[in-house]
Amino acid sequence: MDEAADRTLPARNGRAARVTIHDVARASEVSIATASKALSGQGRMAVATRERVKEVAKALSFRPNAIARALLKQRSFTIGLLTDDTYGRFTLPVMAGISEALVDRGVSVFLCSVERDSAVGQSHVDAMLEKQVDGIIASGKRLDRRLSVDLSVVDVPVVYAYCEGPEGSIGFVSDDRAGACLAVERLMALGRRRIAHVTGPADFAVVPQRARGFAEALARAGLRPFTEHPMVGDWSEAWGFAAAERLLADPAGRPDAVFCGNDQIARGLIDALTLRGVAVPGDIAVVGFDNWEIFAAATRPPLTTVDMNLKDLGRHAGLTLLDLVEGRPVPPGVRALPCRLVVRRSCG
Amino acid sequence: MDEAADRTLPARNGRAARVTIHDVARASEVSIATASKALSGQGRMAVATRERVKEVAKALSFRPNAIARALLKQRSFTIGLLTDDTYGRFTLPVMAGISEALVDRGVSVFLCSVERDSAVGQSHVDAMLEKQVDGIIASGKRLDRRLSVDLSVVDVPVVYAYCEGPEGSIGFVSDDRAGACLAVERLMALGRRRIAHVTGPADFAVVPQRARGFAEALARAGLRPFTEHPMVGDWSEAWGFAAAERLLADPAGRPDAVFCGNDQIARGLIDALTLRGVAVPGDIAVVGFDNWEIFAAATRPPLTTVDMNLKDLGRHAGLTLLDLVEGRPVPPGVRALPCRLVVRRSCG
DNA sequence: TCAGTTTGGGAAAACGTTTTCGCAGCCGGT
DNA sequence: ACCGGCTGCGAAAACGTTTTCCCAAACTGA
Repeated sequence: MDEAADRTLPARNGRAARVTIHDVARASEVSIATASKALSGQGRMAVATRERVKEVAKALSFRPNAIARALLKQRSFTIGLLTDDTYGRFTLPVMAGISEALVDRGVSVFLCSVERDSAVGQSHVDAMLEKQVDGIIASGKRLDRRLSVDLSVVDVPVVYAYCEGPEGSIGFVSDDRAGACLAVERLMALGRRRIAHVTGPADFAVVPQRARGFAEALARAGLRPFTEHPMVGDWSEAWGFAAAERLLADPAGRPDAVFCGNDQIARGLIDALTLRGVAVPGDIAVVGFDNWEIFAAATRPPLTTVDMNLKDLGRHAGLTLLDLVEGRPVPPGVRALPCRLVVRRSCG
Repeated sequence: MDEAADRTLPARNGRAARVTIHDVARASEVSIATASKALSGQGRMAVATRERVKEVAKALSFRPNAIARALLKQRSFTIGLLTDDTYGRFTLPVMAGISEALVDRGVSVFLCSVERDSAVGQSHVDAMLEKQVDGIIASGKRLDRRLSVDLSVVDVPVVYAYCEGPEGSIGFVSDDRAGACLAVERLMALGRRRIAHVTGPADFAVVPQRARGFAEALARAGLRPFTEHPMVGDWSEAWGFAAAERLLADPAGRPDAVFCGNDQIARGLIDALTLRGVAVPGDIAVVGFDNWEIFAAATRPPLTTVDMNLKDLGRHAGLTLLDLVEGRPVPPGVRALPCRLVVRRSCG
């Protein structure tokens, strides 16, 4: 054991040489085969031997080299995460979920942002493949847009999380239609009947989805939307503000609730209502969508809103990729995962 | 060549077997040694041979196995990025900078969020070390806080980016004092003389730093702050709003400019001023800090603010880590990198 | 023709693991 | 005494590279 202990000869330009399983074997006076089996719990051997090896390994603070193992097993326990969401609003929770699901399986995650330039994106993908990632997760900021790189030809499994994938791929998205139902049902349960929908640009896939959930929930209750069509604008506070003024100016009367397409719109809308002396939720209840804390928790009153469970979505994507990597069959198609209503005070 | 071309026998549970340098060598009718040298540009050989090997490699779409190379060279071309900034406000730009600086050097980045629980953080670090990262960058959401994991004992180089490190370590932070000077100098250049400072909690290191820059810039111009001490509150819009009302209520008169400790405060302050009929920037000019686009671009008028150049900070951290990894000497200490004033309309 | 030099290319070791196979030694049963 | 089976452990191959020699063959000059 002392023989190995003083083997801290400098190497690797100044840093201590790594301690390998050879060192452990030598110090335990067994072969490397036995050392390996002792540490991995495989193989037959005297329990005394196994314990001795384990103790020596700990004493030397042996850390197995995952690179060597990866080379042998053809499996790197590493995946790549691609995203075009520089801002991180959507990708970060997804990433957290992936990471959480995979870390205790020993899988690490390479993160790359691909932006719009597909050349640098492709070089990122190449780097990942050279590093022998076991699989790739593609993620984005819009679930109706593809990434700028083509992943259909890579020879490792790919899953798409909050991002459009090619035909026949495996994807996870949030079920925005059902999420919208949740919101509207809540409003109706609180006795609201004249419910308006103020939302974002119609070319975002989520806009018709949320609108459909809104319409369906109302229809099931035998109600009609307050305005015949959802009021579409952009995703800004300014639009929410303007929409509120339009609603208040309507001679046909006021809604008693508004379901907003996202939290920024809700924020602007609430600001406008408050400014006009309309009580929220007293006169008009408001529900948002996204649960973007920085907005939802800062509005007065705090905003009831739909959370897309992005972390959960990430967990599912991670576990599914693992299934694929380990050869378990996964049917193709995109799964819509449920949203969750976060109740705060803006809905009464 | 056909001999190798039909060697696409299935392996790796269903997926095509990887093409290795052996395949390239066989198809080019050279040894693997020659193939390696041909592809890497090393060694002497007939130019015809080199070209032939290269063409065959391209035809087979050969991708060198970075794992094998890493094992041999004792260098994985991989680094770990640790962060406790789940929200990503600070880490994401830093990450983008790191990535940008390192990708064309062939270095990939493992991202891990460590949160507060140091046990899972430690397991992340262990996973990284087992995967033989060449170095680690620690990053956070507050430059006066340490990460929950101890990196002083790991045997790879570590640099700290927007995060406190142990004594004698290498770190990068933004020069908030100088950034504050920039802001105040701008206001003075525009003729403002009665400048107030509304900022966040004093236990954030950035608060005294920004306050010092504020005070110094004024002193250099022979001016005195509008209030004797900076007005401290929390980092919220609500505090900005309240501060505005306090300033307007002051019988001693109004300031003609306010330098805010962050963009949220600025946002609330502008809202309050506008509500009171005070023109921004006509009556009172406002400058923020952070350049958090979602706030800075959404205020009316758009907010002039100090950008911390976090992406640049990330680039520096990445390149410095690379220096360390490759054995180039780097003096210890923390470097304060300059901020940049982003001029929009709120300062006139 | 011969010695010396250059040129083109290959054999083999090395990196740190895991795993298969086999070999001693021992025990129990006949 | 001999055979079969079990136990404990080790030798060696394998993963895909890079790099260090080394060796032929070709060429050079006299």
